[in-house]
Amino acid sequence: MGISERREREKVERRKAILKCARELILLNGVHRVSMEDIARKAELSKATVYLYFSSKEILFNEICEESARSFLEHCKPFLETGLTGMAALRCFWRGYMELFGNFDEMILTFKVRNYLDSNLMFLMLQEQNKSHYVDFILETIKTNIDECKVEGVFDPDLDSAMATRLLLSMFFSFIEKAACVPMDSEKIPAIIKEMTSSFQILVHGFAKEGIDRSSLSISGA
Amino acid sequence: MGISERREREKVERRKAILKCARELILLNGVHRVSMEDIARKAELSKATVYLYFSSKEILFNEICEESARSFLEHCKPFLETGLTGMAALRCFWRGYMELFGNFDEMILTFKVRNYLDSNLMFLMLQEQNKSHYVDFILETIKTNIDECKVEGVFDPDLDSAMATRLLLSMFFSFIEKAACVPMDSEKIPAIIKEMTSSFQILVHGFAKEGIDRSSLSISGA
Amino acid sequence: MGISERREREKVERRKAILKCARELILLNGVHRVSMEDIARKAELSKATVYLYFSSKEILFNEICEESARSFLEHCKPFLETGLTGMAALRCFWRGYMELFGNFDEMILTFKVRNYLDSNLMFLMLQEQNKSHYVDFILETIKTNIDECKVEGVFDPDLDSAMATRLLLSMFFSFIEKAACVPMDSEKIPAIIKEMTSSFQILVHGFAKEGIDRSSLSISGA
Amino acid sequence: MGISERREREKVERRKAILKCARELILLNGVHRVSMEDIARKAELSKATVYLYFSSKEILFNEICEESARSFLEHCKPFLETGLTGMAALRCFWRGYMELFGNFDEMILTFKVRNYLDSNLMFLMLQEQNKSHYVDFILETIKTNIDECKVEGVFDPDLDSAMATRLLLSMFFSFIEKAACVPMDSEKIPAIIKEMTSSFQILVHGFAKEGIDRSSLSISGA
DNA sequence: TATGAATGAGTGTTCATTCAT
DNA sequence: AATGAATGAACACTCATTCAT
Repeated sequence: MGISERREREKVERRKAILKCARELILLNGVHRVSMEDIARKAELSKATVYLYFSSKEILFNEICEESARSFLEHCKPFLETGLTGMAALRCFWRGYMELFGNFDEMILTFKVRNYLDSNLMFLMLQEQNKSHYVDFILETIKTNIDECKVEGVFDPDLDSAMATRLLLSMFFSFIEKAACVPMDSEKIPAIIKEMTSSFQILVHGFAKEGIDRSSLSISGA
Repeated sequence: MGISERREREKVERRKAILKCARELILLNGVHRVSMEDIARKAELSKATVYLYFSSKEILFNEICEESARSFLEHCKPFLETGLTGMAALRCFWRGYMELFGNFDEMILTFKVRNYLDSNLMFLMLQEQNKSHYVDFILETIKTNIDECKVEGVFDPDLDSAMATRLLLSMFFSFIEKAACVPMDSEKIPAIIKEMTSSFQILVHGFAKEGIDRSSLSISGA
Repeated sequence: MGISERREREKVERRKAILKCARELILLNGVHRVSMEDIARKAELSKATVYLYFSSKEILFNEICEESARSFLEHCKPFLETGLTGMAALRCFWRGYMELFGNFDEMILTFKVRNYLDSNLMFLMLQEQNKSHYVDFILETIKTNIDECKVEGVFDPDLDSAMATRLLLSMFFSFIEKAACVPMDSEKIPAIIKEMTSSFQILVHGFAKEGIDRSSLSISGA
Repeated sequence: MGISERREREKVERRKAILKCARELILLNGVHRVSMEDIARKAELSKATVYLYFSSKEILFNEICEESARSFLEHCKPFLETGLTGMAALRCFWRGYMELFGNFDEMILTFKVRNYLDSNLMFLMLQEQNKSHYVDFILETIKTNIDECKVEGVFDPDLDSAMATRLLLSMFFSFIEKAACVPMDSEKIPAIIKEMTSSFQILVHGFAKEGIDRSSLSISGA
């Protein structure tokens, strides 16, 4: 009883440990420079043992990806499920994103690893259907908020909300990529966050209906 | 002498031929799927000969990168050096970009190859000093135009022009990456161009001073 | 006692279960494509447990082999131990073989698995002493019948009965190998059986004394 | 000139050397126990070099196979192309086979290696069409001779010549397999040859029309 | 007794790079 | 100057076997 429970726990932990090592290596060296050998060595296991937990490199990497996307979503959800105005929802989403941002890892892993697997990711703004439903969900939620803003007369009624979503996401992604290259504990992070905020604000201004008072478009306000 | 001159010329041309083959292969198959073997075969040379001209794969790829950046700049310069208003200059810059864009090659090579080499590229808007001074020059030119727009009262006087430049560039880059994943002869290219144009227009609206009439901000107008 | 007896019985049965699973997998996938992992999984045991019963793959496979030969013999014995004429005995032997043949399994396992183990099997007609005394017994019985036929004036008195035996067996073996490659449920089996019968008949004709009336050599007659 | 010729010659020889090593290893250890590593080591080359000459294990093995079949055919052709009676042709074919037999290698490699590649070889008597046209050619030639013998009234008019061919071939094959297990320099070879001859003779007797005088069926006579 | 977990030694294959000629 | 030939180190993946519990 106790024994089998402990076994199960250890197994789960070993899995996690392998994933953790893989994640660290990916963040450190880039997806393309991580081999199963490397992962095994870092986890202080034999390659065969790693294969015991993940039956292929693709499966391992995919799991990293999904897990990160899930974790990002988990974090954002609370900010998104309320019945706010579109602009307020966007603000909340932004806040959630910002909070998570101190540690970019989830985003990097989500997007970079998937890109490695599909070598098709970036596209996510072109393709109708994505392989990962988490990514779809993120896109969908943002799009809904943008549409809401149009309805509320805040955003340009001619704005293509799908396109605007993609533009937003590509901006976020771009920052993530940049951040991925900077050591995580860098003192530059506040600068990045500041720049992201400004960029997001600019995009929102760009989305706005002509003549709208910018005070109602602020993303940082309450 | 004539002989040694001809030798020199031939040498230069062979270098170019190798670079050309490498470029084509990269565009065709993606950076990760091009081997020295492939390049040599396409250039109808032996691998060893390729190594005679480029002492490593990294050096070869780096040169492709630099050359593409240079060529992109060459193309854009004429549009930028005139004494136009900031907004007109941006429009011209945009037009130059668009013209080149029908065939993204330079951009793809510039950014994707560098990304492959450094897996560190994206940062280019954060680092003070870039490895490639061409990229620096592009940034500088755009920034100057944005400043001009501020002076002319078209853009928000509080806009951080360096940041705005980086934002623009990252958007461009983002599209390049997307494009790089789509087969080059794709019928999707017009859609990408349309989306890019909209995106650029949104950014310009976002850069604008509050209350400015949007007709003066059009990027596609004369 | 009762307990230890039951334990013993269970142990024997588990052994059998493992062997059964291994046999089925071999027949299904071919000797080379069966791993200890597969066997364990099919037997719903851990690999380690399988090793408890069979200290190596070789030993397990060897046992399959022996067991199949034994079982084949068991089946044939009744047809061979009577006091018939040589030709009648051969006919009976043939009938026994044919009966078993609808399901080649024993033969396939006997010969194919041994072949996998030794890659030395076919030899069985050259070596003085075989590793499996079952095979020896089969050979011996057939040889006795052939000698009988010689004595009865049906077969060529100069016929080397040992050699004739080996020839017969190699023909049988050849068919087994063919059959082993065809999916077991194949509609080709009747064709194989027909061809085997013709072949056996030809051999018997070849064994016959010159001038003997072929009607007395028929293998399919009563 | 001289140089490039020598180079070419060396290359051809290296190819041959690799093939030779592979053949020896196959004959020594059995097809399944030969790895590219082994071959490279035996050839005193790196694995990568072996891949320079043969782009995959399958291609290397296939070449061994084809080459052996070709060589066997080359050897037999002269004996088969004359305008002899069917029985004389069979005798000649037999003689050719016997001559080659002192060194079974060709046959072993032809059949065993193909079997490894297809794991389907043995069937060659069941399938209509073979992958190797050399094997087809061998079968066709023998069948023609058997038909000839039927026409000439020597063989049983009811004999299915295709089946008889398969029977003959499976007998030959059987001996090849046996021989493959005996060390090649064995003093047992004469015994094998004697046994093969007897076996072939028995088959011919079995093929014969009832009542035919056996003196005309001798395979060893002039 | 039974097993989950671990692994060493391979498997075929690829590729940037070197070197003798 | 040019190259054919060679290779070491890597790659993802597999499997018979062992061992602590």
